Amino acid sequence: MDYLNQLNESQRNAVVSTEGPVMVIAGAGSGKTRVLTYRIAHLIAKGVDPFSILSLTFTNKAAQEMKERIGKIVGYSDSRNIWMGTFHSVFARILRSEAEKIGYPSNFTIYDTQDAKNLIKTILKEQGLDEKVYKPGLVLNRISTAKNNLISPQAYATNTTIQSEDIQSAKPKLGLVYQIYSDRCFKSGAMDFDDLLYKTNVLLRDFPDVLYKYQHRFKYVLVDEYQDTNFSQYVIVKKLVAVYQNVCVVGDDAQSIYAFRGANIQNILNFEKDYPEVKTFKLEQNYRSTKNIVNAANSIIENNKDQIKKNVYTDNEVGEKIKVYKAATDNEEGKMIANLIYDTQLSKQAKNSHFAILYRTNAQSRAMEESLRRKNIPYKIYGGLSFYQRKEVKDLLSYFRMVINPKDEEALKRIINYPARGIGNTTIDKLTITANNNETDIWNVINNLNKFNTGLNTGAQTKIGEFVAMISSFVTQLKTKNAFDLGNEIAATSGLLKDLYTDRTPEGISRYENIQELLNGLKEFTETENELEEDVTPRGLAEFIQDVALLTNADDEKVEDRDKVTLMTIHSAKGLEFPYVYIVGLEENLFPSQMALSSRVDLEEERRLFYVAITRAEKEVALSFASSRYKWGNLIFCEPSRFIEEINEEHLEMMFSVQSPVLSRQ
DNA sequence: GTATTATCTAAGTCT
DNA sequence: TAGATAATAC
Repeated sequence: MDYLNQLNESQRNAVVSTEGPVMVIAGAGSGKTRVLTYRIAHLIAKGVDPFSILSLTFTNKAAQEMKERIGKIVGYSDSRNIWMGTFHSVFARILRSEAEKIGYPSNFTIYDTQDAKNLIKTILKEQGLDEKVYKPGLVLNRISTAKNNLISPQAYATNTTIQSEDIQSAKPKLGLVYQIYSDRCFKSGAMDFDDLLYKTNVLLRDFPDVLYKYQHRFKYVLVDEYQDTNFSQYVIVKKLVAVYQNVCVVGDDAQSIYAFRGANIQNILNFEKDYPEVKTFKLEQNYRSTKNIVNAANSIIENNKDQIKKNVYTDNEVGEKIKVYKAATDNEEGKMIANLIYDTQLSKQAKNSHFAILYRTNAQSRAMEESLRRKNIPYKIYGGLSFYQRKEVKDLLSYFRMVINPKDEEALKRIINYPARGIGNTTIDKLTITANNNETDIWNVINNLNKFNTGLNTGAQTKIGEFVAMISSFVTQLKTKNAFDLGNEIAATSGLLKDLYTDRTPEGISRYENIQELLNGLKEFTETENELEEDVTPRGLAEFIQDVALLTNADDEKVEDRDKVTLMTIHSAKGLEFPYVYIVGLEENLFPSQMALSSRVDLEEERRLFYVAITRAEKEVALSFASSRYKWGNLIFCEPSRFIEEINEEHLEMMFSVQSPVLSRQ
């Protein structure tokens, strides 16, 4: 057990206290991942069955890396059997195997945000509600919040507080929309992201045998980034560990940055109340960053009222001060950062992968991207429009989805007339109305056209018949063909490939290439063996599509991306570290975001976000702001962020001479 | 029913 | 600025 010698005392205590509830409060860079990794390895070394360990991580990539490291210690045959992944992916897997109990097919579709918004738009139209009042994004947020707090549509409609809020905001029909939205998802055999947690709760609540099974299966449960769990996740964990109480949560209240998505810091603050027997360990020594960085970060977080007091310190060298740069415009800022990276690479002999540019919003990436490209510095961008969200990719994926689950209404609507086959909006509207009137799904209607009174002419009926025949033939091939072969077949037979090929504009060519890339991905997927079981059947399309919706920003890294400068939002950077970090766009109304200025709670979350950004750095941090920036095509003027002032000035070095009204106060 | 053009409006963060 | 939707012509 010589791995125990690689830990400091509090880390070691957190690792070897395997029984009963444990909470680890881990400051930034204090070796949290190391503790989790060794704790699991230690459990296995002690003889715990890997199948009885459940470890919930923040990204699937983190899970992958952790498995790898555990494998190195205890062997891969054991490490591969640990249940490990994000809340969403682990419980999606469990839901698939228990789906019939709650009336869902095991091949249910996972709706992404776009699908969900489209469905909401459809419902708003049907109900004659104004999209300008009921903004789809806001409606979805409202539904999401309800689900994350385990409020059913029925409870929503009868809850007086919620009802008066909705009447106050002139949206009294929100409850109805929520109800219809849930029904429609159910009829389509679809769950959205929040459903994966919500339906897990329903399953564990209504089926004691299922609860019993998983309570006894998962004898040891570990939760990373516990400060970012919401109520729905909290209840799942609480139920699962109720029997053995071997629960270990790791987190840092100072790094809680997901309140907007329902995360509740109280989960960490109340842990000691929920589990009176809890053993709490604090990891306060930072191994990642220089003294300047650690102390600067501490001086920021001191401005927050809500926090667990801790003393994060480091024995590392003092290091360089944090440099602050000013640029005239957002584009100038990009150029300046690219130049700084270029110079630092030369002077410090640093690799591209040692650099990260972090920003508050995805829209800021463009100026950075452009200047890096001009200087021939290789970079990779996380987030923004992911590969799988591009129109052409989503179109082909929608074919896949529909072949696996023909009831998937959003997929059907995307592809029934793409490529154009003469089934227009009027026809689709008639089909939707028929489906609604008969309380069924559109697939059932078009698959049994003669049984329903759709009012369609024979021409439209013939075209629909051809579409149904095509999808049905794909469905038949699902059992015999592997993912790659069937994927190719669908791309060709549907006419999608041909449609894209005829478009010879640069955008058209790029769309065609994206489809090729997706098919290549399918090929690779098909050729990779099944990781878990001794299953030797070829991997099919269903398996492929299951994972796609749940890939996080950090998950789809390619091998050729290894040595590149990283561009990402601060949110995505959570849990990562880089020697040189550039935090850009430090301006009022951008960071902190304009929307966070009105309440202390929101502002404190922005501040924690800034804390997270700075603590990503090992050696050097640079901050920058621009005096003007384009927003919606207009030039707006900007003031430096208040966060710059909040850093203790002994850790700062201003790299510009012009007196700015805000900074001169220092 | 389809293709092209004009107009609008949205960029806050993620699963 | 750019993607999404509405309006228009075919």
